[in-house]
Parts: sequence; C-alpha cells; structure tokens
Amino acid sequence: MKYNFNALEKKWQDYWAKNETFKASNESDKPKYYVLDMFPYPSGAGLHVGHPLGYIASDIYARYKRHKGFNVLHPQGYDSFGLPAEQYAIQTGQHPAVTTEANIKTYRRQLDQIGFSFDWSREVRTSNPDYYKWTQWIFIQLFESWYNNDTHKAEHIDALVKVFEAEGNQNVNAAFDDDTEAFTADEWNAYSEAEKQHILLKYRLTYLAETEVNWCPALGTVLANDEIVNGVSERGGHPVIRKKMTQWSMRISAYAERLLQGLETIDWTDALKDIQRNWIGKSVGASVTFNVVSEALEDTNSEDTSSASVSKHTIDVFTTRPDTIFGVSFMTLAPEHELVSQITTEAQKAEVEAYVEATAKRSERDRMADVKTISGVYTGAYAEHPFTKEPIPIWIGDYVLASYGTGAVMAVPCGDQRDYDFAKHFDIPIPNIFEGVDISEEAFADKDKTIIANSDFINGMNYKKATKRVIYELEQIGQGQGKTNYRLRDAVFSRQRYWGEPFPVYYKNGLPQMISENYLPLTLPEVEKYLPTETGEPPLGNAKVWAWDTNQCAVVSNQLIDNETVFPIELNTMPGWAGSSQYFNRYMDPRNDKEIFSQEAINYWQQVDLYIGGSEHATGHLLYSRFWQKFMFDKGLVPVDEYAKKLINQGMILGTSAIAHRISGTNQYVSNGLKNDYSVEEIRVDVNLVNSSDEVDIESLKNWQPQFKDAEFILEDGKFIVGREVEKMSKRWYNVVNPDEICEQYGADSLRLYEMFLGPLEQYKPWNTAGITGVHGFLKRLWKLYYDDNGFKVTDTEPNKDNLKTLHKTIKKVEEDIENFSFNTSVSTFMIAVNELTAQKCTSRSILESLLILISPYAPHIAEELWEQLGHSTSIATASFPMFEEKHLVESSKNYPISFNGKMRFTLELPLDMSKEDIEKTVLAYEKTREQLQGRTPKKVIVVPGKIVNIVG
RNA sequence: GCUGAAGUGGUGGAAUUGGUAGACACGUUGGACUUAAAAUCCAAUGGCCAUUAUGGCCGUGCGGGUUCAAGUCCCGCCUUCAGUACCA
Repeated sequence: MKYNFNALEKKWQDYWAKNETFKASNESDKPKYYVLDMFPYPSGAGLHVGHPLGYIASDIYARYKRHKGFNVLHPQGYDSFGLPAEQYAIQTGQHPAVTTEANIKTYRRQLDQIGFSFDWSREVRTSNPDYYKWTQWIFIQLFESWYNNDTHKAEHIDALVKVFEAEGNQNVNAAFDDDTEAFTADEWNAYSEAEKQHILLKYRLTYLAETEVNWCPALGTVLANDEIVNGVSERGGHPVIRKKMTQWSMRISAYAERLLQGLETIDWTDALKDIQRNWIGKSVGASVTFNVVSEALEDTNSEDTSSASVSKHTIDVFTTRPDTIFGVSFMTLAPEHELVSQITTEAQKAEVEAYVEATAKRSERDRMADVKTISGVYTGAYAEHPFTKEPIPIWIGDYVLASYGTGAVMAVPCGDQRDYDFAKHFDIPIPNIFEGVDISEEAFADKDKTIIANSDFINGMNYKKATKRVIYELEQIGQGQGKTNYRLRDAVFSRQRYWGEPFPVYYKNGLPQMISENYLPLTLPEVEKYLPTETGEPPLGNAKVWAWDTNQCAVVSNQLIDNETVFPIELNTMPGWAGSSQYFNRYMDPRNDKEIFSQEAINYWQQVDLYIGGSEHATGHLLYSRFWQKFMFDKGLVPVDEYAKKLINQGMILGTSAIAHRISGTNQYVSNGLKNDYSVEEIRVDVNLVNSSDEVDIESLKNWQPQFKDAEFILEDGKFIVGREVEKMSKRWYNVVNPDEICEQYGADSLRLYEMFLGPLEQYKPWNTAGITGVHGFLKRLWKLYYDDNGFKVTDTEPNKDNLKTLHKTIKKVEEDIENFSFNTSVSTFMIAVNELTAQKCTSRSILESLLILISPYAPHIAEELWEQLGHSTSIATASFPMFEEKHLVESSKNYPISFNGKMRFTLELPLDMSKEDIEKTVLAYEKTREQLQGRTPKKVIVVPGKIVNIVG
C-alpha cells in the first residue's frame, strides 16, 4: 500500500472536525494548559508558507501537552477589523464585512488543510458585534475609572467624586493631566455639572483631549507612535505630519511603572522585554523649577537682576543629573514650548518667531535625519538659578523635544554633550564643575567617576550623594523634588475610519456620555461611502442612522438630532489594537452574552501558558494588552495581572527572490553568470518559474508577463540562470510560495515537518522549496516501516535491545526538544530513529506504536492513519506520551579496570562494541596521556576506540 | 550613538555542565534499477598533503588568554541583523 498523503490527510481532518477531537472543556480532572497564537488579520492575499510557522510550533506543543495528560485550550480566531478591507471598500464599494467574510473562508480552508488542532467552537472575530460588544464594554469601564497612585490601582470614578466633594483635589495622588488646576471642596461643589465633567475627563483612564497627533493625510487618519516607521506610516509608507485634534486617549502612562515591573514576573525573551523597557523609558532624576526674571532685565541694568522682582513665570525642567545643577550656564526650551511667546523680549521677538516657524515647517522626518546641525535662538529672557540666584539666559533650540519631560532643559554644557555642542556653537560659557576632569574637548558624562567641584554645598561629593543633597535642598526652598520620568506616552485611541469598533459614546452639550452597557453592542451603521465626509468628518459621518435617542435608548436617524433627547454619536472608531487587547480572555468563554467571561471560566484557565507570535508587536499589541489586563485585574475581573506566562517570538520565513538581469535600455535578458559583461538592471521574476538550479523555463517566463513575450535571452551553457536574493516574502517581489501547492504536492505533514526543520523557531530563515524532499522522503520511509509490498507488516514480536535503545533515545531527545522549543532537531531525531529501525528490520508493535505517538504532534495525519492500522479505534491525540527508561541506554558501555605501577587505580568506561585491539590501544594511549597529568587522579576518562579523547579531573 | 541577538562546509543548520566539530537535510559527484524519465536504493562529499590499507597538518569572523581539553569561558577588535534614536 502506498503512502497516499492527500487522501489520508483529508480523511483525518474530516474525522477531527466531525468528532470535535480538540474541543476543550472548561472543567476537567486534568491540569489545564492554554496555548495561544496571535490571531491573524484575514488579508485578501491568503496565507503564504511563512504565516503558519508559529501556528505549527504552537500546534506541536498543544498536541504534545495533550499526550502528556493536560486539558489543553488551543483556540483560533480573526483580528478582522482593519485598514486593508476598508481601503478595498473605498476602491470597489464592497462592504468590508463581505470581503472580510470571504477572506476568512479562505483562511479557514488554508488553516484546515494544515491539520491544526484548534478548538474552532471557540472562534472569535473582532468585527462581530457579539465580540466587540465587550470591547466597547471595557472602554466604558476605563471611562468610569481613574488611577490612584497611592493604592497603585485603578478605582471607580465615583470614589474620586466623593473625595472631591469632601476635600477638593489637593490631596489626591492620581495619574491625571498636568494642566489640571487645584480646587477645594467648596469650589468643586459650586461647579456646574459641565465643569465637573470637564475636570473628571482629566482623570479618567480613557479621556477626550486635544492632543498633538500623528496625522496621515493620505490615509485620512491618526496613527499611534508604533504605527509610524521612519517618519512614514507603517501601512502604505505615506508621510505623517503633526496636527492638533480632539481625540480619545488611553491613560497607559498611569501603568508605566507596573508595566515595567511586570516584565520581571513573566517568561518572555530578554530581547522583547528590552524593547518594552526602552519604549517605557524610565529615567530617575529631579524636577527643578526656575523662576523667569525677564521683564526686570528688559527694563533695568543687569546688576539689578539678583534683586529684581521675580516674574510670575516659572520653567519646570526634568533632569537626571541634579548633581550638576551648579554647572548650568543656560536653559533651552523646545520651540513649541508654551512660554516661548510670553518671555521673549521685544528685541528678540522677530528672530524667535522666525525660528519657531521654521521648525514647525520641518517635518519630523527632516528633524530626525538632521541631528548634527546645531540651531537655536536666544529669547532675551533670563531665569534665576535656584541656589546662586545668578541670571541664566534662556534659549530655544530644536534639540529639545516638546514631547519629552517638560519640553525644557537646564543646560549643563560640561556634563552633557548636546548642551556642550550648543554652548560651543553659540559661544556660551562652559563652567567646569568636575574635579580633575578636562572639558576643553568634550563634555564629561561618566556618572560613576564624577566628583563635584565649584558647587557650594556639594563640593567633593560623588554623583549619588550630591544628587540626594541637591534634591533635599530644592525641596527646602520649594523649587524642586525627586522625580521619575517615563517616555511612554498616552495612546491615542481614535481612528478616522469606518471598519473598526464604534465608540459607545454620544455627545450632550459637547460632553461625552457613555451609552449604558445594557444597550451594547452599539453596532456599526451602514454607510454609502467609506471615505471621510465632505466636511472632513470621519466616514461614520456618512451614516444616515447614527444618533442616540435617550428615550428609546436606540440608534435613530441623525436627522432627528435635537440635543435634548436625541444626540450625535461619536464618529471615530477604535484602533486595531482595541479588539486584540482582550481576545485571549474571551476565548475562555466566547459565547457568553451576559458577561465578558464567567468567573468560573477565568478562574479555571487563569492565563495563557504559552503565547506564540511575532516580535513586531512588541510596542503595540503586546504592550496595550498588558495594560488592559492590569486594568481588568484592578477591577477584579481577572485573577492575574499578566495574561501570558511565556511568550515565544517566531522568526519570519523569508522568500528567495529570483532576479533576471536586463541589459539597460533593451529588451535583452542576460544569464546571471554573464551579467558583469553588461550594464544591467534587476527584474524580479516569479520564483515558481525557477527550478532548484536557478534555471528559468523561458517558455513559461514569456507567458508570465507581456514584457517577456518578445524578449531575447542570452544564455550560458544553453541555460538562462537567475540571481537570488533573500528578502521578505511578498507579492511585490514575486517570491511568495503558497502552502496550498505544497500541501497538494507533498502533503500537510511534509509542510509541517519542513517548516520546523528549516531552523530554530525564533530565527529568520529563507524558504527553499527544493529542500522539502528531505522530510517528504522521511515520511515515505516511515510509512515503509509499517507497510511493504505485501501489506501491513507489524508483528507482536518482542522488541530487541537495539529496538529499545533506538526508541528510548528518541523519546528522551524529542521530549527535551519540545520542552525547549527546539523543534528543528527533533525532526532529525525522527529521521535517525526511522533509519535505525529500518536497518534493524524492526516490526515490533510496541516500538512502532510508541514511535507514532512521538511523531504525531509533528505529523499528525500519517500518525493517525498508522495508529488506526495498528488497531486503535480512538484518535492518537488521546494516547499517552511514552515513558523514557534510562536502563535501555546505559547498557551500552562496560567498565575496564586500568592499572599502572602494578596497582589498580580506577576504571575506564568503554563502549561495549569496542574491539580487543581498540581496547589495548586505548589503554596504551591512556598510559601516554597519564604522563601529562603529573600525578593527578582523573575523575573520568573519555574515550573513543583507539584514542584517549580527554581526561576530566 | 545606545540596547539586544548572532557570525560554524557550496546551502539550511547540529554539537548537555568546556570533552570525537560539521549530526540531520539540501545540493553536488559516482553507481544500481529503467528503452528513457520520475521514483527508489547504495557510496563519496570541510580544506590541504600523502596514499598500498594504515595516515599527517590546518580548520567554528579576527587577535590574544585560561585549561590536560575551547565553537562553547575571559580580554580586545571586526562584521551582520533587529529595536531605538537629540529622552535632558
């Protein structure tokens, strides 16, 4: 009987679906294990061979855990809101829901043919109303919460209102907007409802605020920082500009410290944790307040500055080096700093305004590309040093970023290279406050070697002591305190798109109101077109029925808006990461329409034990979802505040592009070996036209694209050879390999094995279809172990020693490999095992049964088929992983006594199959080596036939 | 610049705590089977030298070091990839 992989794979996929083999129960006597993949965005292009890599790895692990006796949850779903479907809708008028549905069908078919053990009964789609109902619900919970920095958790906004009513906001230690003004209880109680709501917005965990955002004109939407790469949009590569807009934001910055601390408790790769740490960007230092004394200077002589009356303006700066405060010789404000216009003197006004305008025009990208040019301008204003009361000139410069810290710095040119360069360039004095350090060439920034000098009360102190003392003294005069600053910004949550979750929000007198949870989901309305409206409103502005009737508690026509009972609804939708921030918990109880998930379900599954996905989500999904989880934890909805115990980032499978060389200005193509003789340009051709020797079939190339129809080809040795380039697998490089064809030609088991065999899971590696014959051949040889020309040949004979040795060393290796996620080496181990058992002519049932279980996570279809042939009536998925027994391995060596000087000293452990001659040689070799030991007694001697390899001890 | 990861045959990649470097596979070459092809099977395959069998030398990016023993540990470089980028 032949190994007919197409038929048997179909058979078992149908069997698994029909019998719901992989359906997970929310209760079990077995221990639980939750294996999760990052769910895919169902794009129109379908899957290529790179996509399933992580899914295959997680599937192997999930299947392995089932063999090990765990109740495994291994779900899958779709992140089905997103920009491509919307852009397709704009072009074609097709409703995104329709294209998304079609794409999902393709994805499902492609996933099914690979034989994953997903529990499809738990499928979720972020664009389904019964799913995004709960995304909206979490949004409301965030709106109803504020972050208490004293208790370090989110609390209900009503508790904050109670505090305000009793004692105002003076003693509240909350994460809130900096510009919030202080008020007393009496003031609060006297505020109108609208005023109160305005103030509460500054405390809520999701809030509406005018923020400077990254606006992408080409996409007509706002982008989060992580959606911008090198100053252009991640999707499409369009330019991005800064723009002020009223937007919903998420107060993720409140969780900065906990997001940082939480990394210590989870088993994620160091690389990924590092990316998140950098992104959060914690720095410890102090905030210092400088009083501006500009007006006084403008009208009087500079000698009077020390006694001049202090202006009402102050400038707060953040510094990580308070110890260098006596080295301050100027201050620099970001051009966008709000005080710039107020403190600039008449004399400097024109120059400053010109500079501010010039900077505003430069795009982020220009500013980034141009780091070396030093530019700035003097404001004419002075601030006063908090301790020496000396005047300090205030400059503006674009090396100071408005978006970090306070947008202002105290410049210490002797201790910071940027300040140093700025001072040199504008001829500002550079006082030296370091003992025994030469600063004539560059600044001295080595904290650890710092000894402070010329600095009043901190002279002779090191960095640590001086810092502590300066902060203390600043506190004494009320001009500063210790402060920790984070780079992490609040996340903008509004998108001017159609195909996303609607906000459960309507506006009453311009103030946002939540639609009660009882009326969720607020479903996405139909629109005639998916572009922004003529008045520049988001696409939802095109909806005819999109107003909230507070009497009916329902969506009604926006013609009826009367601002008394019928109100406009938010026109923005939520960003892509909204739906993906809660899906992992929803899988635990996905059909629950009463709660986001039941407490029984969440308490049973707790958290994801193993999460596999790409590291490109490090500063996006993987950060935002941790934030939501912590919030949910504060609300008592989830039992743990980190949702993924272990995370593995699978590497990308790259394409191997084929490059034909066209002679410039002609329609002649030259074979790769001859390209240096001409001036050529590189044209990428479809990799499917190229064979394993890089030779192109010219006839199919001519039929592939019209430009090749009449082309001439200059051959070498009668062949046309292309060059190769490894790059990202993408349609535009014509290097996409489709898994459908691989499954058709070699089978899903071959695909699964080969993807693992390609190399370590985490690594980036090129796809090369030619190599798949190796694993495919292995599967055929495996088949032959059970079948020969006469049919099934397994017998009940007792396994011999060699059989057992082969089996047990395979068990040991495969178990270790899976636990360490080195799936590539177990494929090799299988090959060796099958070769050995073939050579041993092993037909023993017990050996072959155990072998099948070992292989089944990797190649489940062939394993099921042979398992059935062995007489089992249930799926191999329920079989127990074979037990490893050491005894089958150790009997391979024997101890030989070694003696010299007539005395027996110790033994040599030698392989059993060593010949007498080799033993003699070995002992002789040992005697020789012994001389090098100079009398020491070795603990262990490592030998190979005829040789002492090494002596340990 | 900073942070992280990695450099091993023609290629993808193996090598427990330092212990036979190159497993396994692709590719290549030769052979068997076949009218032929495909498929399958067998053999060889790091480099150099020697060759009648045995062998010898060199080899894990570069230069040093520790050790009986280094791909692995230590010091100093080089290169590549990824993340980040005037973060005060």
